[in-house]
Amino acid sequence: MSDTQDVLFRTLADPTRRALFERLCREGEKTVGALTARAGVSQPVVSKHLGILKQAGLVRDRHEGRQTHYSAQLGALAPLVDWTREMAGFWQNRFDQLEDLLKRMDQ
Amino acid sequence: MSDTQDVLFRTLADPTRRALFERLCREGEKTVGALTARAGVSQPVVSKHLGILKQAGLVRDRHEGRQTHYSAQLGALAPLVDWTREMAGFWQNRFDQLEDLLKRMDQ
DNA sequence: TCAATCAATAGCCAACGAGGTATTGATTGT
DNA sequence: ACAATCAATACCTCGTTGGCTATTGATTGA
Repeated sequence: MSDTQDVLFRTLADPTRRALFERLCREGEKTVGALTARAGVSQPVVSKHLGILKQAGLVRDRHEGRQTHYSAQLGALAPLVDWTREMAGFWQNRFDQLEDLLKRMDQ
Repeated sequence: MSDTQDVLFRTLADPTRRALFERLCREGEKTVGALTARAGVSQPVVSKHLGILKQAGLVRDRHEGRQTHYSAQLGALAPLVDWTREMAGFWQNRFDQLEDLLKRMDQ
């Protein structure tokens, strides 16, 4: 239900956008032009995706003259990690309960 | 680029679908009827979402008479966990490189 | 056997979103 | 001052998809 998770999932669901984020994680700060060169889509589309990534908190931008440098903000992935941990936790609890039940049945 | 991650992100991007998966994680196995009762959408929609979750490997179904029981398959989240770890790893490496660079500059 | 219930499928529609091109704004270099 | 470059915005189009209702198939109970 938490809205931050929703934003993250929706933002990372698009392959082009996720690829951009991955490149920024792998290769560090890059300009829009550099990203566009290998993105497979036009520059305006890249800018749009970067804008969405920025809104989601997944990237930062830094202006230097007429070019804009983008970099990954890895901390923004925390809610996603938390979510998976939470799901795993629920599963674990239910598994423990089952284990307890089986133990009690065993006696 | 790995396609399994793509399927997971796309599947979990929808709030209704993610809510269904969350309920199955929290509360364990449930019938379609039970899920529909609190899903806020119609039964056919729930069935459709469950079908998509099943295709993604996130849930299993078990038929019992005229009702179908669904349960979460938590292992299917592994690629997602791997992906976040990978992204974190890239970031860490680049941070280490920066650290090294700063150390060398310091001498 | 017939009615009722449960889940899945079919068919439809409206909204969203990712892509494109054209343009604007801003900065650099000549 | 002017041309060129870089990134963002505006605007449009088309495909995808999430929602609905109606229906079908299957199973249970009377």
